[in-house]
Amino acid sequence: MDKSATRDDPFTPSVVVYDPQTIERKWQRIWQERGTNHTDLQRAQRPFYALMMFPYPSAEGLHVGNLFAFTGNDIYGRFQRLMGHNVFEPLGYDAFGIHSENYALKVGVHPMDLIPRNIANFQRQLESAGLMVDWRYTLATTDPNYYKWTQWLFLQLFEQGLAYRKKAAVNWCPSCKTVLANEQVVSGGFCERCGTEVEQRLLEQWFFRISDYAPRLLENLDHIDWSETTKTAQRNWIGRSEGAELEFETKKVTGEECEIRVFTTRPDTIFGATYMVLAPEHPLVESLTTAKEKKKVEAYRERTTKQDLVARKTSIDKTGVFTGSYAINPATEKEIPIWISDYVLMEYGTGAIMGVPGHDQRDFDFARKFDLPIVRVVCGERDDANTPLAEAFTQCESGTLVNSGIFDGYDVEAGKKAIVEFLSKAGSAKPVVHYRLHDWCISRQRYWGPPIPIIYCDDCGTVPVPEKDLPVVLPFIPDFKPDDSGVSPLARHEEWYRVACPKCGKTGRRETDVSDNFLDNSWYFLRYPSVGHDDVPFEEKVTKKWLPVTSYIGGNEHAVLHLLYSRFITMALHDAGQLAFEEPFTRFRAHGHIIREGAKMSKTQGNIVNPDEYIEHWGADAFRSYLMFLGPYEQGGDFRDASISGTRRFLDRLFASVQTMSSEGTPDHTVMRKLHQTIRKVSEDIPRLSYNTAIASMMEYINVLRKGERTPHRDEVLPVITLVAPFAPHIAEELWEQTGGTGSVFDSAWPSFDPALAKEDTIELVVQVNGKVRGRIHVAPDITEAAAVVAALAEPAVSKFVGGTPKKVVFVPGRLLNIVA
RNA sequence: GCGGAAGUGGCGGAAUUGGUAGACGCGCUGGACUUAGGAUCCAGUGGAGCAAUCCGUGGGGGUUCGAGUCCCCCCUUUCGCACCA
Repeated sequence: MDKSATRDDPFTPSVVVYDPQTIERKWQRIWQERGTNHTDLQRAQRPFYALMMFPYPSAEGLHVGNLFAFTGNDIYGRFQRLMGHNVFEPLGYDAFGIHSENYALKVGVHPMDLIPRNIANFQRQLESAGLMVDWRYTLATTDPNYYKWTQWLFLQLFEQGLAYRKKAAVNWCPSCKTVLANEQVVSGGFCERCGTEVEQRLLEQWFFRISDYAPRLLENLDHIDWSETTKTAQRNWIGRSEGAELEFETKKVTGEECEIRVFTTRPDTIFGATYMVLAPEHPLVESLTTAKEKKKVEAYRERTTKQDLVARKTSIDKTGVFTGSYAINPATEKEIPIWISDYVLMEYGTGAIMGVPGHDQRDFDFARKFDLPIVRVVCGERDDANTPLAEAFTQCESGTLVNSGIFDGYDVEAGKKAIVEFLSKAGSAKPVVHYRLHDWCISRQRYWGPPIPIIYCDDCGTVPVPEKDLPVVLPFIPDFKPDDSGVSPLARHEEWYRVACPKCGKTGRRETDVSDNFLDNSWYFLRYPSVGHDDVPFEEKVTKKWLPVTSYIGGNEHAVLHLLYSRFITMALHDAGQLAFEEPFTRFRAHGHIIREGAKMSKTQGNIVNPDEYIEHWGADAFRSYLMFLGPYEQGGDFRDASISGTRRFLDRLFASVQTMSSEGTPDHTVMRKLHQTIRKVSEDIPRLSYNTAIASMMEYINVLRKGERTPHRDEVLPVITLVAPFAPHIAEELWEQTGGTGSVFDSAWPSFDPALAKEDTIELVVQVNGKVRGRIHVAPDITEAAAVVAALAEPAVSKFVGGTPKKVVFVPGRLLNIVA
């Protein structure tokens, strides 16, 4: 063996040394020239759509987290290609949104100039990472050719009656004169930019009726192959809860009767309802407030309006005021006071609750604060009807109803049923299923997004922009900053804002809000295969062939919003007859996140990993492999500079093995056995995304291959080139070429696994005495229990712990023998 | 508060169904080659002990021939969501 085959040795130029920089540039060029990463979408026999979540092209450039995500998908895609699939691995850019707008404002560059620059930089970085992306099918959500169809999508939903307008609260910064997203409201209610206290404002906004789809979105989860954590997150988000709607009679100040409807999951506790609470925005509040209480109620409502959304939802102290009116508890027929409080939310349930302080902690706190009666109506095993309550008793399983008239003695579950049935006879109750999921607000009072394609006409009302007039192009406005006028930036652009009504031709006004970023990315996967078909959003034939997405990989931070919205949009398009399927992603896997040296990566901490530097220093292959090696892909891991050398050394050793291998003689039996065990391991690990263990097993093999400075045989080495290819594609191509392979290694076949070759001649059987390991014996894999006991007792280390005849013997064939003495 | 994920050597992490705890890598120790070594190669490396052996997977109980893995209680970290009636 030539020991001078090291990469630092300048004196032996005849020896080929692993030089990733040269090899990687070479193969990236060849891939481009030969179209290696191109997928023939029309002629593909075994389509495999390997989708990854597309990035937001930030000005800072590609984040190592992006690369971690993409590499994991790339390995999966490359593996599937080697398994004979026609893999389509597209990548594009989610380039609209608040971040670009804010960044553009900060540095004074217009987003229309900024975004193309960022995209170019991203593309360069992504290409240097060696991803198998077919760049002919890239897209950017900011391209009018793309958002034309985002607007089309809006019109589809509008026509189906799934889009509507209603008033909804937004965070408003009175100083910046602009709407803030929740994440821009910091430290309990202040504008992140100027520090002014944030207010709440009601605005007319567009919503999608996703809540109509809640049952279906929930049920389908049982039939799709997704990460369990993601499905759980969606189930919780949809938040199905069974309960009842109850009606409480009351009188308005005018003397007119009215009912307050409440939703409750605990109708069994109605005998304990000692007061009612309405959300401050509840429409009945005005007519229920008596003259005496009017001032207080109005002050409270005003205070609530002023509060921003975040502060309102995070304050713990209970506040509220009495309206002066009373309702009748339909069970006890007693009068109970009606209050208003911000702990009751207008958007959940009916915007009103019955206060059952004995059995709901929030109600309990409220009743304590305002001195309202607390009655026990459920008791546990250890107490009775008169046991005082120090806190709300919320346990259901062991509860029995008390102080509940004819329902005393019922258990909680039976009580729920019986009471709803009883009250429904009088028409004041009905069982209902409620979902926490609420409709999707898609209006954004911003500039950097696709305009919502609606025109308001004084005569014709709300008129959708006709499809032929799409896209409604976002105009270039040099100064898109919010100003004192307080209206959306687009409203200040007269010649854009004023437009002829498509119906009557009179001058109307365009909708000046743009749509939510989540709408852009709720359908991009439908677009990729159809890039180039500019007359349709997604072309029928190619869509039929390539969708739904075979495999989708992305971060769990999108577990609910993006993934749920995409499912909803797909369902809505299915219902409109546009798509044959109703679930967009057949398989979804959530990847983890990487931290650095135990800490979260952030600009303020200055511990961001810039992929460029690492790729330059270690090579993309070593960097990719390290990212996949540092922890389980679905859990993330800890990035440590010191550890990259390990994966680089592995590639060095692989490279060196190819340079020194010999084709004389025959391959070693035990090495070949290890090879086939490695093939099996890697083939099993990649589909499970267990990349770290796949790499570990290849390292193990290389160690065996080179143990004791032996010269490896050609047949022992060649299959490893293919095994490593998904992880380190450049070096694999280079070695494939060096060893006489034709074309791309990715058009070859995955090494076949031979179980006969992988089988061990003898196994190590662990011998335990009373569950403690006392020895190991080398035996035939099919040894019988009796023979194993004899062999085991022949070992002094074992027999010294066994006195007489064993009491019991536990034999696990092929693994272990446990003698109970 | 609710929900998810996770606690294993000096460090990152293995252990597919209850069956050899610590694979693989980093680091460290010793050696080889070398003018040199932060290169490369070889060997070793959970702790205690001369050894036999004992102790070890956040803590405490339990089930079992056998528990990192299953059950109960508790602690910690971390990520979502925040009064969801």
